[in-house]
Amino acid sequence: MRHEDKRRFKDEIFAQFARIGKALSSGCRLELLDLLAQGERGVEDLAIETTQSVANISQHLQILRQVQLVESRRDGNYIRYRLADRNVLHLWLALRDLGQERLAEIDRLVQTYLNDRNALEAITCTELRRRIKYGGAVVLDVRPPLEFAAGHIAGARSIPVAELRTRLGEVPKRRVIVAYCRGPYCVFADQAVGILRRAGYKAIRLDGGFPEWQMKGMPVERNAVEM
Amino acid sequence: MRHEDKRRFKDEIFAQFARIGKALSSGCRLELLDLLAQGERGVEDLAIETTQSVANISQHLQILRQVQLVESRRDGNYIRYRLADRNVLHLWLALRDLGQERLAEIDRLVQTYLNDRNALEAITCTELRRRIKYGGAVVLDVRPPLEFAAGHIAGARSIPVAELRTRLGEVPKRRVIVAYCRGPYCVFADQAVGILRRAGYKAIRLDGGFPEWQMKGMPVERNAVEM
DNA sequence: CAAGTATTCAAGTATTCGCTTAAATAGTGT
DNA sequence: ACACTATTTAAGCGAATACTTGAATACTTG
Repeated sequence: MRHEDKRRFKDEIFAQFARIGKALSSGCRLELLDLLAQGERGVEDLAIETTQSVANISQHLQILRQVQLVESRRDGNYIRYRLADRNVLHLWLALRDLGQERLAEIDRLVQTYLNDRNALEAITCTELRRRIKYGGAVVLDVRPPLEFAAGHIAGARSIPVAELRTRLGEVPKRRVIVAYCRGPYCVFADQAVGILRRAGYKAIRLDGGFPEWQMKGMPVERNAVEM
Repeated sequence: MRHEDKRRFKDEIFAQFARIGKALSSGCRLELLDLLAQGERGVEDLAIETTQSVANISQHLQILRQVQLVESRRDGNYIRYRLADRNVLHLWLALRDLGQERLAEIDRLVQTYLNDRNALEAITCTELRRRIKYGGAVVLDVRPPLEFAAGHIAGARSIPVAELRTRLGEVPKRRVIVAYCRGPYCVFADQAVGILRRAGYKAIRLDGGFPEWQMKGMPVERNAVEM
């Protein structure tokens, strides 16, 4: 191969990889990936969740689809998007973890907004699995019902955090409650632990959320609903 | 936390993660990461290798440094850059592997430029380690000497591909030679295998290069030179 | 087939990015 | 302290990006 060809090859191949980087270069698109890591979702739904216009979200989804990070399928009148591949989640988690590890700004934001985060120690995935196996921990999924339906920790029960206060009767007293949600930057589990503790429960949050659990190959269940 | 605060928190935190995505959104910067995955290098050196102006490379390095993907240190008159963290390599490999797996364009480029790639089957890292242990494979590092010095597969010997033809005498006949280079998109090992085979050796390339080997936790050596 | 609706596309604008050239820095080594 | 040199920064320009608005598609479902 001539020198010139070699240069062109490198330029072209790194440009291709850079397409994926470009897809990851917008906060909005990363938020979409983070949401899709919970499971399949429709466009309008994503638009509402991210407080963006539908057209804008649609365009971002096209960009993600162009580089095969997401796929879509039609479901009645809706188009549902999902992550294209297990490795997409892997890539997003790798990026996120690196950011958490090395960007001081992220730590600062967590300190500022999630100020009670330090107080609530968390339990790891491995430890939770051990407890499920031996100790019979009560696992509480506090995400919205659709996300629970799309996939959840095996054996978890679903009480969305918005309904937790009124459904406290369903939560067994005297056992340790482990609450989890979308991931480390989601506040649902924090809120749930707060509510439970104030009501006299022993509650703790899972370190990470459903995507992290799934990524570690831990047991997962899905509602038998035909999706 | 109020709804409005929650939204601001999400916007800000995803914007932070997007900074890393932005850093990965240029082919030139990815090439720099790929080069730095081989070991520490100076600015002018990187500029020559990528056929870019020094000023441009310097600016790209600043961008990578702003998000803590690379670090630098002074060494005499030169400033040497390196990957900031093992996880940076992890992130880059995750991105690269996803691209290789899902972007048809990348496969097409490999077919076009590296047309003999299919013919040369490759040996995996695990298999190579097994052979080193039991079979006594000859491992040949065909990268430039500085990269070899910065780190190489334990037990490998260095013959840069540019010198291979004139230094064939140093290569033992009758044993299988495993050549490796920078990684799957580097042609050095392909060229080396070609040269060796035409000279009557049994030669095969390693699947992946030094960074992949290192990432898998396989044994690595470094020249004792004070860097 | 017709009406309805979720989604996508197109055009427009303000902002950001990438590379160039030229000048400024900062640190070394004598 | 001086001269030297590798590197960084600044300014400038053309290309690309992000979001908006409004119109077009494409599918479903009655």
